[in-house]
Amino acid sequence: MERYAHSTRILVALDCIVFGFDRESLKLLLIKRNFEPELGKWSLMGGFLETNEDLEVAANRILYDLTGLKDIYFEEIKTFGKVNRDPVERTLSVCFFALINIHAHDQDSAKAQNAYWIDLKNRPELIFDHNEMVDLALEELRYKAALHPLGFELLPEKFTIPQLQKLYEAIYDSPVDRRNFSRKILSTNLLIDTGEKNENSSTKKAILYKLDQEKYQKQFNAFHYFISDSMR
Amino acid sequence: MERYAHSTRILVALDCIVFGFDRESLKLLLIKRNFEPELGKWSLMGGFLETNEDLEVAANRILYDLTGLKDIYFEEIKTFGKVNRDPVERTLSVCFFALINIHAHDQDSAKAQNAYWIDLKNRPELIFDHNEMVDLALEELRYKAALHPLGFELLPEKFTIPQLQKLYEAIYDSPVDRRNFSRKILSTNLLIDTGEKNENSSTKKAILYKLDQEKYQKQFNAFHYFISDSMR
DNA sequence: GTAATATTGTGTCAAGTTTACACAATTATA
DNA sequence: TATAATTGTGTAAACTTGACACAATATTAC
Repeated sequence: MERYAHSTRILVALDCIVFGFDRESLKLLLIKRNFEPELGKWSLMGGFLETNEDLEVAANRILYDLTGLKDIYFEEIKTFGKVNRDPVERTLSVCFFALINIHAHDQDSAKAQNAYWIDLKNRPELIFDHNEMVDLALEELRYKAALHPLGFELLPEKFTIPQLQKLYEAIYDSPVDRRNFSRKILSTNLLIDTGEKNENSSTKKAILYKLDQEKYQKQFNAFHYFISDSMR
Repeated sequence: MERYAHSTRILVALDCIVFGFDRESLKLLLIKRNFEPELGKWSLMGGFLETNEDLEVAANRILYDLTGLKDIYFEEIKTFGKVNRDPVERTLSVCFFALINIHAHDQDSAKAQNAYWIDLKNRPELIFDHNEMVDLALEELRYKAALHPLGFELLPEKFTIPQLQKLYEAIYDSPVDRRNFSRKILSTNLLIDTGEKNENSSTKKAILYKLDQEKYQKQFNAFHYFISDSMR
């Protein structure tokens, strides 16, 4: 095909913020770089967009290389495009965050990338503008998790309400009232009682629930308009 | 500086969805293309990212060329990156939407770009994936306007509550209860009574309000968490 | 075996918000 | 001066949220 006469072609990268939750705290999957540039430093997982690859396909490829998982939940958050954000060469970075079940991914894939789970509260300095990316991703996660039931993406298939509560407490870094939380979650009707109980618990065993996948898909985008129902 | 050995450099464009409101309906500022490719067809306003230009600077430049305005409210919504989205040559498009006061922009700038205000309800077919971009922008506008007081960006400096209501009715394409709307808007304390009345009105003249800019800036990101206050 | 401890599930009630309406005031026009 | 259109404010029932109490279950210590 013909080309545009006009303008400069530049390198395009993708960087991903991978969140996990280990029943206690929110974690990031970060790369201890064993390659140049910035060898030895910490960074996000990333990669370059290939010539004949859709942007979305590239995101899936990069997540697969890191975790061995397909169909991961992710969303684009922003494209970072300051001229000097990468000192080697101008590179645009399309940045997205992903939520995975921390126990379900492939350990060997992570090892091959030299990736480690790091507690969000102990995160090291990252290269380039990656710190800014993580800040934005956390903000977006908090924003979306407040409006959509996306916390489930971070939990195993079966989970208890107290576990879900701990997750929300980790996301917002603040305590939650157990009784009101339980009432609110159950009122969404998104949880199905599996009939099983959490055998790991040391005292009273909590009910294990699973997500009602069908309702989850349908209700995902039902959120509170400023213009509430009765006004319309 | 050195370059990365690795990968392919590609063209990066920006496309913007400019919303306006003319007291009745929501409008888009669209380009009747008098240049190739797709001459004669309708498209969004766009442009290429220049070599030594930050992405954000490019967005401001493109908006300025179209409207003659600086400091326009805009937000990035997504980067479109299908391989064949532009048949001329692979081009990534960083897409964003902007909100402007339809009466405050420079007519000559719009004319120079061959841009016209088109009612959202009569929008023509657009080139490439621009239809998809508009759909997404409208979705984002509805999402954000429900949670943040950003409708004001579309109104003149002084406006009445009935005008604001008409705007929300246009955004959500559904009627709103006048009395509940008024109460809800006033309870935000974002409006300052100017003491003036709308002289254009044919019957009872409504109070002209202006935005409390300071509160607006502060409250912009105060939104309803799923985890509501008392839980934290 | 029983008591103590930790954790989970459910309940209650006051305060606040939303919803669905009604009525009075203002202004141009007939 | 009456009529019609529009704007501003009010109210009561229904519903949701916030703050807190108590009972049930399971492990561990004695």
